[in-house]
Amino acid sequence: MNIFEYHLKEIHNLILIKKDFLKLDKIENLGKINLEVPPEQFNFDLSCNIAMVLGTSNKLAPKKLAEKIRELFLDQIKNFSNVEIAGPGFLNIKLSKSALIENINSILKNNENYGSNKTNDTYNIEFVSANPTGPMHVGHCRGAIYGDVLGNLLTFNGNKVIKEYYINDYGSQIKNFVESVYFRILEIKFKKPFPKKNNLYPGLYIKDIAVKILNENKSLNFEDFEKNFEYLKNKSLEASMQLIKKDLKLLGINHDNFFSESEIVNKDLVNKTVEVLKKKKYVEKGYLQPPKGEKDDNWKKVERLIFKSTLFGDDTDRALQKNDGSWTYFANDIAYHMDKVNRGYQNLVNVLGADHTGYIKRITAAVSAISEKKIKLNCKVCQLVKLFKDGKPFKMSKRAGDFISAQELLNEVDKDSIRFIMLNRSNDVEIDFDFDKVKEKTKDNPIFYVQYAYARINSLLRTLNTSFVEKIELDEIDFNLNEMEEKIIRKVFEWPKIIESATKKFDLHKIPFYLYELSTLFHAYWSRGNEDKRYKFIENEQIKRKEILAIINLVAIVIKNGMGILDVSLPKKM
RNA sequence: GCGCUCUUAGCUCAGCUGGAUAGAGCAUCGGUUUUCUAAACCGAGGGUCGGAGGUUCGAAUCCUCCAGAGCGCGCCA
Repeated sequence: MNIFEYHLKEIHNLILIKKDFLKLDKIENLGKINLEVPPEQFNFDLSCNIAMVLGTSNKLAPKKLAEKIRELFLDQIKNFSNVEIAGPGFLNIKLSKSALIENINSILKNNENYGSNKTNDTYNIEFVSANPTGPMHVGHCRGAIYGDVLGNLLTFNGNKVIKEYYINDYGSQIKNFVESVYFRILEIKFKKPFPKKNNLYPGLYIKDIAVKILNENKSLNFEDFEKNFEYLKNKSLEASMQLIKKDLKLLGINHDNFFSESEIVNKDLVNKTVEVLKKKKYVEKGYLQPPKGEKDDNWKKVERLIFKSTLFGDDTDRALQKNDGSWTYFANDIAYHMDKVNRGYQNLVNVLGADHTGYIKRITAAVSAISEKKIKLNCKVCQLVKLFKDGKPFKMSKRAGDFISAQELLNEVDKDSIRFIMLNRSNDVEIDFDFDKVKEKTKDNPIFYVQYAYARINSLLRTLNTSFVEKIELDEIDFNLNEMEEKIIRKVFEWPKIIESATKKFDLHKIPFYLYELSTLFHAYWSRGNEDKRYKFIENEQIKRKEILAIINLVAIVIKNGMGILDVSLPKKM
């Protein structure tokens, strides 16, 4: 429990006991009462809106009520050493020295767990799931890193997390892909020109795969595509999954489970799933309306099995069968999600690219239907990564083959920088990724700033010839913080709140933003010694005050925990 | 036509379960180094929070409408 939670609970209890003293008729909206970090200029530790919340529901002037609550706080809560009323009725609170010391030591003791909000759920996070038709591109990297770090964050909070990759190794795209490999083989072996059909993948990596297959099997007669299809498919898929796994590894991402679409088909899971849904009357035979968007020449009015996703909030019902009666991608995907539900996770999360936004309603509907609304599928969308090269926008397309691959990016920029940059923005907004700019290894990169703060702390510890400190004997009488130290301590105290809010809505960008702010405070604290020698931390290889030792250890703990969640390295020396 | 996301300083973005004088970085201008790491720090200027209504004691934040940008809108995957 952090200081905000702890004291909020204390305040709740106090209000209930002292209801009459405060002349309150109604105690409602307790959930609206918050303990927050006050704006910096106020120089207080905590800020509470209680007088405004209770004032509204009891028709009392917030400021007058605040005055009474202030008395109560000072009288009854021993950790509060000063309380002042500000603005429309906020109560700004200073913590007592003993409370500060106690909290400092509790953080040092918690160490690598500091900030964790203990919950105990199970999560399945599906992410990347790039088609196995070639290497990953820059856009995939964003979702990959987001999913990976989301998993880390949930694990940090004590949950059990499975990171899963769904391999779409079935269907017409795969056929196009294998055909592309086939034509490249013909090109290499028989000098037949690669056809200019727009369903083929023109990327050069296809040639590499073709060469690999040729080298592995020199005797095979490749002249008949249909005859060799299964062999070519297996080899090609294997090759492209190898490419993808290699990219993932270079980005520092490890999935726990790779689940293949063809497994769904082979095990006939779709029929089983559809039978279940039929019994519940969520799947029925019927006709669909023509699509509302662009005209589709292939559209035919044929009776087929339909999932009634409108029952679960979708805009229209969805086809499970194609014209020829075979299953749609969606049908397979429902079966896959059925499997996930059956595996017993309490929470399902899908991380998707922006181009799959339109898919969310139907798959969420499907999970509701499968689980009788017991399991909610949470879909998070990562917006586009817009590439700029030579000052011009750079379009990515797997088919065109002119995308920038993860590999090319990794050749220029290290994995830590890519991870940090991809996360240093809300998933809801596009990222302008200036290829040339990111290539420059300059101080512009915020990751260096955080790493540098950590390196500076380690430099101090080296000078002091000490390592991490687990307990500091701070004497309440001597204990004194200057204004800068108070700011840092408050920032450190805020860490569990950051984790809490980042977890709540999966807002991962809050972590790098926070780490940057904390580093700013630390660099300022450090630099004071440059301006004025009295503020140097060390004298004759001894720390000047115990408070300094406490602060550098606290900052180190938080940076380490934060960067640990991001899985970005922290050099001790730079 | 419909759905999702976005619109905040010159640029890139935080802030959104309603609260205090709307914050950072970059860029611009001006300072700091015989050092515990200057890859750093300090200071200055810079705003009609896309527009219009509404709810409220109080709106960048919630609701409605409008405008602009992006992504989607198969029986592709």
